[in-house]
Amino acid sequence: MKKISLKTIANELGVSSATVSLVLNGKDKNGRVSKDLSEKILAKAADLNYVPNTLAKSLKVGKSKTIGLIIADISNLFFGALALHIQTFAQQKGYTVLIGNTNEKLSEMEHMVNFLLARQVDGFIITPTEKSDNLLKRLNNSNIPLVLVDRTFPELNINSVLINNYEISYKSTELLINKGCKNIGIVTYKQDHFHVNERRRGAVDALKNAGIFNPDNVEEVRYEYLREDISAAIYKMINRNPKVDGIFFTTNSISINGVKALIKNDIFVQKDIQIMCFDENDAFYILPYAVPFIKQPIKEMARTAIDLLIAQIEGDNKTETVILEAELVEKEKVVNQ
Amino acid sequence: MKKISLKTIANELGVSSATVSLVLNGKDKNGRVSKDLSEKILAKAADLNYVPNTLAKSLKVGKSKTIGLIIADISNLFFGALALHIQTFAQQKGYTVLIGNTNEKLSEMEHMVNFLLARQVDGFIITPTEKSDNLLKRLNNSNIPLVLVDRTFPELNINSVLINNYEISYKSTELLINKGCKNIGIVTYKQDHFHVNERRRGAVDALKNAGIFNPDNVEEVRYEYLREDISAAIYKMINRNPKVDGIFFTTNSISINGVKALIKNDIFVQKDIQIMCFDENDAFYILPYAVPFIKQPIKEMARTAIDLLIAQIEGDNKTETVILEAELVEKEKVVNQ
DNA sequence: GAAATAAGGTTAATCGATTAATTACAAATT
DNA sequence: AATTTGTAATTAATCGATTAACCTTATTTC
Repeated sequence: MKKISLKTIANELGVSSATVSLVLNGKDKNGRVSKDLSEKILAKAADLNYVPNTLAKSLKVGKSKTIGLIIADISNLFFGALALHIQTFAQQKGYTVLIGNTNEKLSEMEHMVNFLLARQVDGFIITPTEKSDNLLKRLNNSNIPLVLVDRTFPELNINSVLINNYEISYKSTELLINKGCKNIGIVTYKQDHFHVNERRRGAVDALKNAGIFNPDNVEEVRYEYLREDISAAIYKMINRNPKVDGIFFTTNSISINGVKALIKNDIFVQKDIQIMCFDENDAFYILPYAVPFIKQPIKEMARTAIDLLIAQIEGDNKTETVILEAELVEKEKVVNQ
Repeated sequence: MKKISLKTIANELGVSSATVSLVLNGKDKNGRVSKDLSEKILAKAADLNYVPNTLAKSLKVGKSKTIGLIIADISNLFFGALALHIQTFAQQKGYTVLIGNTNEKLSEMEHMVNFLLARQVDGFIITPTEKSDNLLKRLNNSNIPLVLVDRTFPELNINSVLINNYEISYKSTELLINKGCKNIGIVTYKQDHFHVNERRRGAVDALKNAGIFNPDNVEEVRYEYLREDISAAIYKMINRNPKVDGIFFTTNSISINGVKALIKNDIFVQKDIQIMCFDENDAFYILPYAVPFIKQPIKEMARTAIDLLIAQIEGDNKTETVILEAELVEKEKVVNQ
């Protein structure tokens, strides 16, 4: 069972493969191919179960209609949802998405970039790792369409889709303050990510403006040792004097692990300690108490990123940074058990 | 800034592109290319930042070193983790993974198959949708390497990686029985999936053997109306007479939505009603009570699927069905609040 | 009736990389 | 001296599809 190519069809019908190509691409109007032959070709293609070779086409036309998506870790709920939506929108516009994971490592990001370049992607959507600014600068200088999502390097002037990290974090921290917390902790990454830093800055500013900021209450954890570091951070916070009575978590992975750690330490969440989490999690809906969280407009982020990227691919060359608004969700306590 | 090809390097050095190709592929031993020239070529390639065109290579050699992964929905935790591990193992073996979502729709699965075939994937890993047996049969007959994961069509004789759905479900249901439940419900899909049916069969058999099976306690929900149907199912179960005192959920999405519905209805989970869930969920770790669940060996499933597939791609042609063992996790109550 | 236009095709180059077959020497072997 | 072997490179066909340019023949137009 050998592969069916344009030539196979052409030969069986005794015509040239050029004609077959024209018909199969719908370019047989304006008297290029007779109605009669068109139909014969279409029928034969269907009959033979012809599947075009996209590789050959891409090679010839110099566009692959493929987008490289580079994210940290596809099994993370945030990135998984982002990837799903990006794929859906891309598909609607006729593009395929190749997904690469970096695991937050620069070397893996570098590898994925080269790998995807070799596969002739027409553009990139990237959630860049720490210290990837040089790599991004190189990419950007080579003029390949590029959009950053979730994170950015402001000094680099690359298209970016972000949320209002500072503002939403400020506002969310205010909520904790308004609930009466006097000694609020922040758990954030040690890593240097613009978006995480903005969240931290927002929280810190809210505390400062309320006159209750205490630098000792900021705990930094490492991505590679998330569980251990968060456990330690929580332990410190609850054994400090005075004990922390509110915590702002700056990312989804920190949030969920933070909550786990609190519970492990027999802390009565939302009673002993008020918390504020980043990103939605199924878990928050089944806890016996309300967990307020910051909900990112993932679908909109995906749509905007795809729109920006495809505009670039199709020739637009202005640089844009789109800031979408995250939402503070304070759902009521679901049950009383 | 035009693209750098083999020819660019060849021209700049005044040699043929064949020589450059040999060197860049490490085929310059056995006196094919002089050490001197080899080094010059390597240096020039690095200097020009040469990135090979994988499309051209694939076209020529007839292999794309690409695997098509077709799953239901990448934002689902189970599939997300599966995809991540499949990608990792594939990459280790030099393969790229193209991911497609079906949203459990046959038409979308059909589309993804053709789409990936057009992109010349060397093989498929698929979690097939309902009623996709004909499509799979066609694929299998066309001799393209193919491995099913999570689900299968036993009558089709296609390589499959599964878990011991029947046994683990039987055993898990026994646990509910041993806990003293006398009136156990099952919430499962209306859809006709072999793996889900096996789970259901396992649970039913356990109940029958204990002499407490009641067909009225089996509720079927639709994938497209999961929330609504589960709400309704739970409502029925808790208002039935006698009220259900234990529930077996057959998939992860059913489990998490089932728990949500229970809590919404003010049911004291693990007190009023014992439950048994499929698949791990962060949520289970932060609930104030122990939720036993069935943990699938996702990483092993991924590894096995990749191994089977690559064996096929490389010429092996025996058909195998690998059954991995799922684990019943009964973690102790984490906290007492 | 000559020139222009339209209809319905085909030819052949091309995208970038691979590789079997070939060439051209130089050195070694008989 | 003739032949074989080894080293170092090139030539040219090929993968499958696209498309500008070209070629026929038939039909209009002036």
